[in-house]
Amino acid sequence: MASTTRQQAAADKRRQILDAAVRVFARQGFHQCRVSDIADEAGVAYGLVYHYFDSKEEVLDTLFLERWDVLLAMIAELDAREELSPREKLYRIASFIFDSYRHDPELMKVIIVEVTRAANSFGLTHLTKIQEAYQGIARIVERAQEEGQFHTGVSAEFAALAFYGAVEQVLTAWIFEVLPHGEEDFDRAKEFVVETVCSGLDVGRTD
Amino acid sequence: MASTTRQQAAADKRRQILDAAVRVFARQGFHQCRVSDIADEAGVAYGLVYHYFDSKEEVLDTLFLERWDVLLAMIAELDAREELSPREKLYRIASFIFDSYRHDPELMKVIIVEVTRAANSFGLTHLTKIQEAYQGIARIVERAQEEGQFHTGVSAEFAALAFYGAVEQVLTAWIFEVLPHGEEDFDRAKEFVVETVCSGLDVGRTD
Amino acid sequence: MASTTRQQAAADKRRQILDAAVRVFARQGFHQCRVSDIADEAGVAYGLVYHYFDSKEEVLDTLFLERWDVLLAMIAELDAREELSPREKLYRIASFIFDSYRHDPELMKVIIVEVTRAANSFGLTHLTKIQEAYQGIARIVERAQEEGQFHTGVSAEFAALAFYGAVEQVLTAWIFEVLPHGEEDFDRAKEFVVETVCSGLDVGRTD
Amino acid sequence: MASTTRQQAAADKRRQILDAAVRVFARQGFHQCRVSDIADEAGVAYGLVYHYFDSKEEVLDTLFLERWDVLLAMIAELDAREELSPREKLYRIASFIFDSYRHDPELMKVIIVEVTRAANSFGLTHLTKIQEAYQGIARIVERAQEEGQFHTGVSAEFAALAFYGAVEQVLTAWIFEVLPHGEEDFDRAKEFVVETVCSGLDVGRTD
DNA sequence: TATGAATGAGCGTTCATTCAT
DNA sequence: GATGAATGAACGCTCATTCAT
Repeated sequence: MASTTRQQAAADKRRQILDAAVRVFARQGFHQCRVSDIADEAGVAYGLVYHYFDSKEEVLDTLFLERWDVLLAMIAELDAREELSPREKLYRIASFIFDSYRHDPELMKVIIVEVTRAANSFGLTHLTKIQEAYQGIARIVERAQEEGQFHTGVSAEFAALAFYGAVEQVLTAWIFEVLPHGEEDFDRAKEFVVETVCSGLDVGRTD
Repeated sequence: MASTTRQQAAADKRRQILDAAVRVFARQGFHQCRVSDIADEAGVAYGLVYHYFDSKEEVLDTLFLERWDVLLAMIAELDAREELSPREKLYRIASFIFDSYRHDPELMKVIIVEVTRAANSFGLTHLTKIQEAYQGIARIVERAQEEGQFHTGVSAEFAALAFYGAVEQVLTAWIFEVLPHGEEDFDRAKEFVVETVCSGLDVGRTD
Repeated sequence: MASTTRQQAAADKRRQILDAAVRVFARQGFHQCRVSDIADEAGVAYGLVYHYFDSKEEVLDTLFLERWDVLLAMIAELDAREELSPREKLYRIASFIFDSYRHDPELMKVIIVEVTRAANSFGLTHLTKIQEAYQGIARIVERAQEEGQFHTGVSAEFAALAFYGAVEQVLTAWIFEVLPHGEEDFDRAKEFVVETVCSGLDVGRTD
Repeated sequence: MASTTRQQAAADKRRQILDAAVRVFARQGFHQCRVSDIADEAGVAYGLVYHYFDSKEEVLDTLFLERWDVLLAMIAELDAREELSPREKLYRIASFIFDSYRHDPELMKVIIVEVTRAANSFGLTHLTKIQEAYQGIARIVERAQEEGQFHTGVSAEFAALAFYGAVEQVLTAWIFEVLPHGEEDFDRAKEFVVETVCSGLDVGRTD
């Protein structure tokens, strides 16, 4: 029992550090902050960060993987849901990502800015994980093509990149306040991205 | 005449340094390389880099702006071409960007990786310039909506982000060799991105 | 207790660095030495200097202020001692300064050479502190004039400068070994400077 | 004739550079300015500074020696003037120095700040020259002692240091605007310094 | 578990000086 | 004489990481 409590306390400290890291990374950027900034924000001595993590990088890796794995699981699960239309599936992926930002904008900012867009550093480290998302989306598109719901004029792989690229670009625009992001904008964005990718901008089909 | 030659020689050295910087930035990344790496690659003395540029950052800024301004001019010019369909305009923008990569993949890698995707550093520095591209594209979409060629179910601003995001995501995939990029892939990509954004993935309209 | 020991050890290291800096600054001069010279002399790692001080400049500032504040306190205290003649007060100031040199010639060399005479760098930084000394001396002269012990043919402000200038010039001469500085010279210098400033060089009065 | 003119033009350029250097050294300090600052101020290409001078240091050396040699000659000449009282001789030395400042405050600032007070750099380089001034003054005092005009309670060498120290301290105070320096202050200072050193501050003798 | 003192490699930048023209 | 491009050595400071307590 005492042991359990102690383990719990340790887990709490670890969580405390991770949460502080999100705030610091979001505010200053990974490279612009020092390990001591994270420790200060968490209210712990900075040697403790090294007790729970091997390095500053591992802190970011942890934050990224915790969240990204949820996304991957969600995409995989969607892929299996035969009753949903492909449009609905893409809508749910966009929803998941945009809602993640709505609920924890700092964490998503860190993931996007410091990992998925950081092509020369963490983007490279986590390339495989990031690709898994593209591949999951591509599988959904591919299946839709096989079932005749999406045409085959565009390769599934490519379509996945376009879809994900559109989503990430919108997130980036929010992060840097280039695009307004009030409550209603989140839901509008979901519609827009799916509308664009599924129906296109041309007149005719969607009216 | 002697003066002209001297000036020419100086301009050449400056160009030599810029070209070397492209190679070094592409190979090692901006933050991972030292100024001496650039000087070595250019075959000039360390200090000469500082004779022509105020800082390492200014070297990157110069590379980015040289190329980005061509893109902006090109978008502005397209916007005015009334005889072109919006689809054709978007096609030409994608062409310009993809061909830029085809002709100078190292430079485009630097611009994408170190500037437009580097949200926390140079992406922020050049935010305004980058936005100008989005705005130029948005103007094209807006005009197409006004003229009834694009439907108004998606805001022009948003459509521009989606289009640019798709393009950049494809470039990033090439840069990191996540997507094959033989000669034929470049032209296919142009078609795909325009097809996706203009006609959508749904069956029906485009067949 | 353990904590006290740790704090003590830290304070010792800080002192070690300050003491080493005195030797290095005295030997090589502030600008001619590198931070690594200080660290080497102190037998600590390079970075530790920056753990205790923000910059190389702060090391010198600390050395200067530590000692100069003692001088200022001493002058202020003398000013209040009504039973002492002004000549005695000036004698004690000269004594204090010359004895400081006798007991720690390296520290005084650093203070004089790198701060009070370094008119373009640290002398400017610490101008106010240095002036406080002049003003303290001037107050002593002024009081002596008010009480009829010093004549008013010379302004107190000016007299203070002349007195301090004479003292500093003698110190400088010692520092550069332009003037002999055996044990007996220190006491002789005290007499001389006070004799010169109080009685003057003219024959008549002092015989 | 043409040759003379050409030599003259060259001499003018050299002078132009020296005069510019005075302004730049006075404004920014020797170490805080670049050779190109001097060239810019003189309106010449900065390679030209190296045509006329071997180094940046030589420029300062030249400025110092040009003026200091006049001072030394003047002191030597005074020493021989048997008809003048020692007080009058000291007065003339103080006059010469203070008037030098009155007529060319920038040059004197450079000489005092960058050379005579710069104990660790140029003060050391020119130590012998600077000492010659002390020795010249000391010779005047010594002669006055031998002739019974000054008492022997203070060594001549020491008296010279005290006198020169007082003069330099007053100059320094003017340079850094610690002491007012209107036109009337220059003449008052001459009186004060001689009064202090010759008659002393004590009441009695001078009234 | 928790602390923070201690370590030291790494790099951008400055600028006096040289030299080809 | 005059120019300014070219050279390259030198150094203060940062900060991730280690480790004794």
